[in-house]
Order: sequence, then C-alpha cells, then structure tokens
Amino acid sequence: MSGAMLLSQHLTELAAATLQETLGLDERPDPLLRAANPQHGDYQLNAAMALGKKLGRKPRDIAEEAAVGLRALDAVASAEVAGPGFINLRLRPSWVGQQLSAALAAENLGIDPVATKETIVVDFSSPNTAKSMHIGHIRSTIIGAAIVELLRAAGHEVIGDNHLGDWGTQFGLLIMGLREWGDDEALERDGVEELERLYTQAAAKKKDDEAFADAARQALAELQGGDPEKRALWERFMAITREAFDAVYDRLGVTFDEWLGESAYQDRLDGVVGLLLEKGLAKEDQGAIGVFFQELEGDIPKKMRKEGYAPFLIRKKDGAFNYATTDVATILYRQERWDADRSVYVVDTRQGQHFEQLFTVAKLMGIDMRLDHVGFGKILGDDGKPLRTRDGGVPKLMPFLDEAEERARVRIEELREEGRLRIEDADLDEAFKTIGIGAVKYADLRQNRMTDYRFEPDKLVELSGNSGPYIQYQYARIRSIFAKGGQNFEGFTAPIALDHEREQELARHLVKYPDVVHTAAETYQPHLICEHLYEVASAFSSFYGDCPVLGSPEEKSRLALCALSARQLEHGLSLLGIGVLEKM
RNA sequence: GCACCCGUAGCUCAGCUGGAUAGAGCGUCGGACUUCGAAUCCGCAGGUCGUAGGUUCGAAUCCUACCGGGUGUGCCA
Repeated sequence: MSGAMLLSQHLTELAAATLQETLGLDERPDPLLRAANPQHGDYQLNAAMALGKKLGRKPRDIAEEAAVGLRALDAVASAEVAGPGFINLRLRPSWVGQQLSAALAAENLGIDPVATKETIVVDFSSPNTAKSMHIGHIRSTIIGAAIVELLRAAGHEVIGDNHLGDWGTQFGLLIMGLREWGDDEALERDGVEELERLYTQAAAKKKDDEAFADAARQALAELQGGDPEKRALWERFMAITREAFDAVYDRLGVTFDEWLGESAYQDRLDGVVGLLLEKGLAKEDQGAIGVFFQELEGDIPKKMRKEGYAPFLIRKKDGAFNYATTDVATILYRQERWDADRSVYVVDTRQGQHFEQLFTVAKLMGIDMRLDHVGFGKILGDDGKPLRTRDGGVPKLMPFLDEAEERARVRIEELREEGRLRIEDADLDEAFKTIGIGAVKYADLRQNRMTDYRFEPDKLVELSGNSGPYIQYQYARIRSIFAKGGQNFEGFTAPIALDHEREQELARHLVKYPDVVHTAAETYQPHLICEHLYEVASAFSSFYGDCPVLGSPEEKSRLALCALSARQLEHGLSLLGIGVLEKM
C-alpha cells in the first residue's frame, strides 16, 4: 500500500483493476467492497451479482474468474466464491503486519491527509449569555469539539467558533431587572446565577406590566443604538457570563479559536437586509421583511414552495433583526475573512428547518460554501422525557459534572481498597477527573448523534463494558507491560508478525483505523471512533489473555502490536476529548 | 393541516450507499486470578427488526399505506 492511500481505497482499486482485466471490461467496475462477517473473511466483493445482470452471464462464473486474478495479489491470502456470487477475501497476515509496522513508525499512525484540504468553520456550543449552561449544552459542546478534532485529523484547516447568543431580547429585560432589583453584592457573589434570577423576575413582571415591558423594549433599543451606559451594562453581563462559561469549558477541556457571538455581526445586519432586497430575494409583508420561497425562482426544495410554508424572516415589523439575519451575515463574514470552504453547525435537530432555510437562502444568494447542519437529539431522563430537575427546570451542567466525578471517585476508591487499581495518591484527583469526565463524554459520543438517548443516572459513569474507562483501562494495561519489561513506549517500533489467531483478530481492527477516522470526519459521526476503539480495546484484551508478551519468543512483534494498539486508543480518545492515564 | 425524525433482545443502543445465520453493552445463568493488571476474559440463554403490502436473485436497510411516539411550523434563538 503506497503513501497516502486508505486500505479500503487501495483494496477497491486493486479489485476494480483485477475485475476489469480478468473480465475484459471497457470500464472499471465498482467492486462493491464491503467488510465481511469475520467467519466469511475480512472483506467481500459483491460486484459479481450486479455484473452478471449487466453482462448477461452467471454471477458465479464471473466471480470464479475474478477470484483467480485476486488470488495473485500480494495483499490477498485467499479469494473464495460463495452463495450467489460473493467473493470472500482474506488478507495475507504478513501483508497486514507490514501495514501495521509502517503505521507504527509513522507520525500520523497512517492517517494521511485528505487530497483536497478545506478551510472549515465549526460552529458549536453556542450558549446564550446571561444564563448558566445547562445539560442541553453539553451535547453541542462535546460533539462539536470532537468534530473539530476529527476534521483536523483528516487534514483540514479548522476554526472552532463559539457563536454565542449574546445579543438577544434578554438584555432589555436584564437591564430593567438590574434597575429594579439589582444588588451589586449578589451579582459579585453569584455571578451568572444572579443574572438568571433577575431575568426570571423581569420576564415574569413583563407579562402583566405593560409599562415595564415597554421600558425593557426601550432599553434594548438603546443598547442596540449604541447608548454608552447600556453598552457598559451589557459588557458587565458579558464578563460575568464569560467567567461562568470558562469554568465549564475548562472543566470539559474544550477550547475555541474564535468567540464570535451574534453581537459581532450587528453592524452588518442592515446591509444583509439591503442585499437580500436588492437581489429580489426578500420582500416586505405585514411590516416584516423576509424571504418567501413560494414566489422565487431557482433551486428551492419542493416543500418550501407549498402554500403555508413559513418564510425566512430577516427583519421584524418593529425594525429589529432576527437570528436569521445574523446567520446570513455570519456566512458572509466567514467568506470574507477566511475564504471558508465550509461551515458546519453543531446544533440541536430541532433547528433543522431554520438551517434548511438558511442554506437555501445562501444558495440563492450565490454563496459558494458548503453548509452542513450537524444535528443531534435530546438527552432524556429515565422516564423517557427530557431531563428535568424536581422543580421542572433544566438541570445545570456544573452540578452534573460534579456528580459524574463524584461517582467516579466512589468507584475508584472502592477498587483501590480491593487492591485492584494502581493509582498513586498524588494522581488521584487527576484520575477522578480524567475518568469521570471521560465517562460522561464517551457515554454521549458513543451513540449515533441523531437520536435522542436515555441517560440513566445510575449509569452516569459507566465503568465497564463499552465505556470510556474500559478503554482507558486497556491503555493502562499496555503501558504497564512496557513499564514492567523496561521497554521504552515512546517511539517503540519493530516488525509485526501475525501468527496467533488473537493477533490476527486484533490486527484486523487496527488496520482499519485510518479509514475509520476519515469516515467519521466526513460523516460527522464520532460514534464510529468509539466503536472502533471499543473493538480494538476488546480485541486487545482477548489477545492479552491468550498471548504472553514479555519473555515470549514473539516479544518484539507483540510489543509492537501492543504499542500500536495503545497509540490508537490514546489518539482516538484524544479526538473525543478524553485523556488517558499511564497507570490506573 | 403541512414538514421532519424515531419504533431492532428484559433494558440502553449499533447495523440502514440492499448482501449470507441481525450485532454489542448492561442485566440473567455457568466457568477462569500461585503466570505481563479480574474495571478483565471465556461461554449459555434471549429477536414476528412497529404492522401490512410493493420493488429485487436478495430488504432491518429502498417505496407506499397504516399504527404508535417525538419535534418543528410568520415576526424567540
């Protein structure tokens, strides 16, 4: 396998060339390479059935002919025809061993960069300011951070942007709340908690106090008009909120390249509305301005053309702008500043319609940028309903993380007393954090992001089975072999020979890692990484049980297999934002 | 009303560019620590893939209808 080439691509090309040659075709057929059920082989080719129909020949005959050519390949140990015309391929262990040795020696573990590098802005986390982060923010934050790392690992230039909701109508209410009940001492002490109280009180009062509501609207208008006093208040709100956010991000180990909230685009909104009017895409209706898809030409999904389909409003009748306006301005900004090829929005699936509209508008404007909405489902409680606290509120993020670490702590202390863990006293705090937070992240990332999932409090920190700590544990076991053997883990390389069945099983998984990383990046699916890591960890554990490493005749080769396993586990976990411990 | 998503083992979930006997974890039951770490490993049991049709050599996967659950839907984000 040469240079920048994925295993799947390599095999596909080899197989395509072989099929073309042995069957004497004019064009290269798609060999329909699929990972096979292990009892049948490593891969299977399903092209014979399709070609049979096309060529008017028996699929099995075609398969038999192709198999002869495939058997001649270096990479292939066997090619057997089965069923209606499946070709089962087994890779040659010596060939796989060579691939693995090369990956172990490579800087990038064999993950070569994509052929066409893109500049991609990933919009994630994006909480509203003046509110503390709640459980609903964790998915965008964790999934978004993982997607940033995945795209980087695939070779792209990535800008992680925290698109804060820092310019909404909440500020009019907050300013009024502060005026009515403001308490500097409380604000100093409780920070964002106090802001929330003020907001809640103000929102309640607004409902049956028309004068108060007007005053809030007035305050908002003044803020947006650039009034210095209001601006200073806003900045104070921002500083308080930012402090609370930083604490959460620090806890989660998440960082951003940019913090361009909605406020960053305010002076562009007028221009956006003007531009859309000028292009004839937007029009005024009932005092508001918006894009009415029914009346436009161009590439517009059918459903948007139906009567009653909601318009994309960019200016309210009171003259204020919508978040839709900001989102258009943001796209234009990303084009100007970075010449971005792609923008990715890691936002709740419930906003799917908004993004469909936004993307359609961008296309109508002639903006040449790939735009993807990476949606995700809700976290449900064990009653199948969205997580709520006893008083009906949405649970806050910080206490949730506290609880995760606390559960990890309890379990770790138990296991230490039983003498099963080897964490030094000095490393305990770090271990609680790495294991506790790792468990939370893994539990979230291992599911297909699109579906809602049920979070059972008792499984908050899953420590066995397919879990973060399980993978961390297998990593620590490997490190422990190196420590015991007095071998240098960093930089260890050696040729890999695959003789034992368990070695081959482990190798089968290891060799797929570059493919998995690229697929996960392309499809924005971190759970594919989890799946792979679990398979590697699990295959390693079986290998560990059956194959002695230190002192065996195969010691060097097995150490190399161990080293590559550990590197993949560490690398994969780091893509997910999860750390490892050398000892645990 | 219109649009979108989801119904897979007791529970939580993979699998859905159609491919062979539908896979994991948890839980149950039974084995394995004088041998590199038992948060581990090995094994048993557990399924009308919501229902009914259709397309296909082949459907959990694609199409249609229906049942059940969720979400969005003109001036919140």
